[in-house]
Amino acid sequence: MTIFMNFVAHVDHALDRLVEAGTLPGNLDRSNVTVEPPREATHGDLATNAAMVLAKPAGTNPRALAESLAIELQKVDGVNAVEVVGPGFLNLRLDAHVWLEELRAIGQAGDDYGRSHMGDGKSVNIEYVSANPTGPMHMGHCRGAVVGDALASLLEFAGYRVVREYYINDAGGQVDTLARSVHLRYREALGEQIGDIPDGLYPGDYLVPVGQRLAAEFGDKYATAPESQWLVPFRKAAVSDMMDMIRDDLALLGIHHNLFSSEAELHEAGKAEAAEKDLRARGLIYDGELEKPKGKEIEDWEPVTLPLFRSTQFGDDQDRPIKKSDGSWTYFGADLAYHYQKSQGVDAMIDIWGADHAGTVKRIKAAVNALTGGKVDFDIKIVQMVKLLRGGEPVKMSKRSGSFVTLAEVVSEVGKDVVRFTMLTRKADAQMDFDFARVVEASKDNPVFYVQYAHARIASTLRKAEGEGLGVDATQLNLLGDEEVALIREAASFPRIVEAAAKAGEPHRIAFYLNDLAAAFHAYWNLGNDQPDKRFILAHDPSLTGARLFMATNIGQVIRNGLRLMGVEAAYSM
RNA sequence: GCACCCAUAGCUCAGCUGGAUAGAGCGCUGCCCUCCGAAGGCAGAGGCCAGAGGUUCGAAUCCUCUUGGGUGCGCCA
Repeated sequence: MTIFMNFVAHVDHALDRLVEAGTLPGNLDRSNVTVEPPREATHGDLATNAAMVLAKPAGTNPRALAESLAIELQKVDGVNAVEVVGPGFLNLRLDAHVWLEELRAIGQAGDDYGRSHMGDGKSVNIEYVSANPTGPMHMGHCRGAVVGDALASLLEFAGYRVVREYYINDAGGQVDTLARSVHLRYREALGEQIGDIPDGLYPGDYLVPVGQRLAAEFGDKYATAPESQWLVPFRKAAVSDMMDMIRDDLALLGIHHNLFSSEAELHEAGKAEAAEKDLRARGLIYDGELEKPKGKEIEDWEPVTLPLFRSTQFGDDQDRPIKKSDGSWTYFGADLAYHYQKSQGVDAMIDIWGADHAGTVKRIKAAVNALTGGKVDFDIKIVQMVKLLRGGEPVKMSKRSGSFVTLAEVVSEVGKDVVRFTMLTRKADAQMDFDFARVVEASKDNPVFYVQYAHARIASTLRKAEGEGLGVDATQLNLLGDEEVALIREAASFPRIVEAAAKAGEPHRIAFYLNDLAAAFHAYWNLGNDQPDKRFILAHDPSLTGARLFMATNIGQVIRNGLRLMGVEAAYSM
């Protein structure tokens, strides 16, 4: 129970009593009633809009309703004052002990402070990364990986049962290309001169060891054999090696999926046919001709009859094929089947996609909702592009040579924590810059550092106090004053932030919150510059020192809890 | 041509799903180390929330249109 939840309940009870007294009708919708800290600290500790929201449906005026509600709230334990302001806001001022109790609550809950039951044990499948298994992870995958993983942690903390899934696109044309590229490296490993890698094949060096491994395994058995003999085994081997590589890359970021599903297996199991049959039965798939795409000149356009999904019913500009003319599945068709299968046995699904797929969101959502009958919440989060800079200049990437900026390179240069934190300092649907020079800067305009610094300061203060024979002491928290209560109030909003962030699916809010909390801590700390009696460690006053250290300990706890959701380690010294 | 995303201080961005006088960092101006970490803090200047309508007690936030930027658009993945 947090302060905010308590007071939501108190306001609710107060409203109940007004109903009993006949002041309010009993059937009002209270879902818009909020209890939150006001933006202006001078407005008190908590504010509620209850009177304004309920006045109209109750047929009364907001100020009058607010006055009656104020009388009820005045009776609540811990409420020091209630004032009615503006159009009908109710501002509550709480006794300091309410906040001090919350501070104890942080200490008691420890790593679990902020954990919520909001999710009610519902299961959520989050699919993220899902990079094609044709090479190592590059920076284009990074943001989606971090956002997806942080969102997963956040939802877990908010009481959902979370499955972290990676969907392996191992059935399309690109894995055949991979197999051919690997075959070339295989021949190279057998001593053949292969020269330049032909256009259309993957040129990256990372395929060299795969070729060597296959050479060791098969000898020259497939060196001159027709493709039909080696394509399948080479494809399997190559995909498997690529996935090992990708798993290693993800591990560098501290990301571990607990489900890897394969598109190829999906097809083998006949899931795609099942989805098609289902959609045909509902009239959402029909055989028809594709229109020529607009806005592009296509010379060799030939109309063909294909099974089409009626995506125009859902706002798309044309119906989309689920199968190609050779009978194989399109990506869209396969994706439909994939989501159809995934939707069985979960309450909600979230996909994290790159911005380059944004154009297909509408149709896949529509199709999946049709398939599940709307019983499974399905959301797609679009993660916008990251521009890589170095000192303000764009980092050049040459795709032709296969030398893109890999995730592993970036992590080894700036570290996992910097990458993860930085990726979460923008909301996902806004583009962001990632400047190698700036993200490692040790100054307050770098939030990674700023938050870590606050935590390290707390840790070093505790060490220093210990060295002076002083320790944490929670017996006289009433010695803490207004400045401390202001800081505690900031820390106490963590549970609210967690719930709001989880509800919105926006893990970046944790990053911004931690930045605010760190700022409040640094500001408090600096009081000690001008006023020596505001410092944490006061040799002449062990009781006050103990109370402040208790507070510091628990501010640190909240920072750690927030960082953990982001997958970032807390620093104990810098 | 169409779809989606974005537009908030000079710059980079928040804004708690509709609340009170719109916030933070950088940059600019002026302060604070005999002091637990100044790798920090305090104060000031800086805004027609792209524009125009609408919805209501109340709009940066929701709806419509306009403008300006980004991304995508063959049976690719």
